[in-house]
Amino acid sequence: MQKEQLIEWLTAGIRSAGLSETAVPALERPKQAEHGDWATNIALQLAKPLGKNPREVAASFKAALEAAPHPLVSEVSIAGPGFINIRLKSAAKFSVLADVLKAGEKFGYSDARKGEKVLVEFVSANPTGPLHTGHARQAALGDTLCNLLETQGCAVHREFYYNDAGNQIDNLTRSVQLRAKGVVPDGEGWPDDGYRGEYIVEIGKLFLASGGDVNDANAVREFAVNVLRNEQDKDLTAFGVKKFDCYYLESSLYTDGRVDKTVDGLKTSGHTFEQDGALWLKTTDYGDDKDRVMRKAAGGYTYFVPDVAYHVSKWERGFHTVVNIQGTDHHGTIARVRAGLQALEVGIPKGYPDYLLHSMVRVMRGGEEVKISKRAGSYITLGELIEWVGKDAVRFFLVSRKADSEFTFDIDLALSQSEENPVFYVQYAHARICSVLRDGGISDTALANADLSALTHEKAEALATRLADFPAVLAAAARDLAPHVLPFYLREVAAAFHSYYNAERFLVDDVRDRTARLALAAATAQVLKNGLQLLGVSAPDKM
RNA sequence: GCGCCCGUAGCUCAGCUGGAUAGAGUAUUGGUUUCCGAAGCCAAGGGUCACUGGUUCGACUCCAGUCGGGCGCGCCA
Repeated sequence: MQKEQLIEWLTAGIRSAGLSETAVPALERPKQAEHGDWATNIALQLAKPLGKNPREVAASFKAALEAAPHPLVSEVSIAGPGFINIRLKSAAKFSVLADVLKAGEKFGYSDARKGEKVLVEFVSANPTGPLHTGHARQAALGDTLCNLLETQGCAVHREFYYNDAGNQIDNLTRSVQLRAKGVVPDGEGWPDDGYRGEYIVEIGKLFLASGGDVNDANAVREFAVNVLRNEQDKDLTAFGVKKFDCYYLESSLYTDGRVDKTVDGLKTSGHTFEQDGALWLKTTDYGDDKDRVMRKAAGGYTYFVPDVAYHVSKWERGFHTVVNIQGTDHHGTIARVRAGLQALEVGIPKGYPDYLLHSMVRVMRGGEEVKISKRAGSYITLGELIEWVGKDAVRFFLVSRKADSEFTFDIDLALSQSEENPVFYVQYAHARICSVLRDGGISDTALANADLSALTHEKAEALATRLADFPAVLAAAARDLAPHVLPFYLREVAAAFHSYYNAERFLVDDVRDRTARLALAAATAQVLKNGLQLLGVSAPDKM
């Protein structure tokens, strides 16, 4: 890639100028386009250890660079306190178009992390109710993150963990039984933490219609879990989330002996102790703020034991990069799980696993917060969100915020002002290009052979420069677990395109000009499409 | 009380391992089409980056404290 080439060249310049034997310059896009195509602040950073004025360092660096000119570079200049600005030759900026057209839907992909096994766990909703907006955010983030990791060559495994062993399922069963018998919430025998949503009634009706016996708790449980699992899957499919590779059941950790094995391992490593009739793990040895109970005095393990056992399973299945996507309300468990894994002393690294935490989603409508969903009882569901504003807008919106920042989803904004909606803006750019290409009636081979030197407009240069950033954007988003950069990037590409569109016409008489411009358009459409696909958002040909 | 996260334009949010004049969208105002999609483009106004101190040649960014908000702090999951 061009950027790496330039960094090599700059590094050589640093060496030959005798400024440093080890420093590697960081190359970034200047905020102001007038400053050039690339900039580095390496002279500022080297000035201090050298005890020299930054501008002086920059001057000798510049001289070294000019002594061995780079074929892509047209100009090197010093600016401000000692920045080195680099300007590329025009041809260097447009060469990316040929790359895009050649690579097609694989443009932006890399094999930098080829073969790296990565497990991403997300959604992991218990089968006790419909998916809510928090799950929606998780599904959008998780699916996109998986896609991003795949662009880097990772072998990605999507996993959904669910609790089918705890008392929440018993609670669900009891709630369905009572509702089926006509008991209303808070009626006779209704448990304090019973599930109150309308869906409980629906499940009860379905169960009765199937001819089941309400008093058969096992039958009710199985039926209810099935209905809810199916419904969750349906919502996820409607949301465009790729199929999970594995649904991991908590109960299996008990039946296959992993829980017992984990307890034994922790005892053997000597970090457990008995107190008040319970078995504890000294998680404070590993940075937790208090020790945790493993086995209750009344018998049975706390949820945290299977959690640790589960992560041992991830490790033993060969996933040394693991990302758990969870709500920030679970952040307290991070230290615990990590501590448990450390206490086992089986060589699992300290920071394992990684977490991508997201905060909850507030839904606004008509200027006030929507909290009540009739169907779910308390929270807004994923299904309702999709119904209100459509899959594309929901996915784009939910991913386009930093995961840990609180997010207010304004239904009215996503709906009534759909023309100003960023997702439509990006999709519109794509559709507009498709329209131009249709009118242009040009073949792929003609585009591939376009004489790109016909492109001269500065807005065309700006657009091509943006397109060239795509691979780096994907790599950074995957590395930093930051899917939100992708929607921002796509918006910029769309803006650069619209701006160029208004500056120069595509369908001109001169064949050489027309072909080159259409090649630029086609490459832009390709990048937009590739990016939208990673977000799970459609790229319509017309709208 | 303790821990984690957050506080940037009226509103919703970006700001990469500290760097050049803090950016988008939206809202407001003004332009823009006999010609490829005006769901567009061009421009203007709008900021003590919560506050205070510190480190640094340089701080929205790092550190400490204060204020304000969210979430945790169970022998629930």
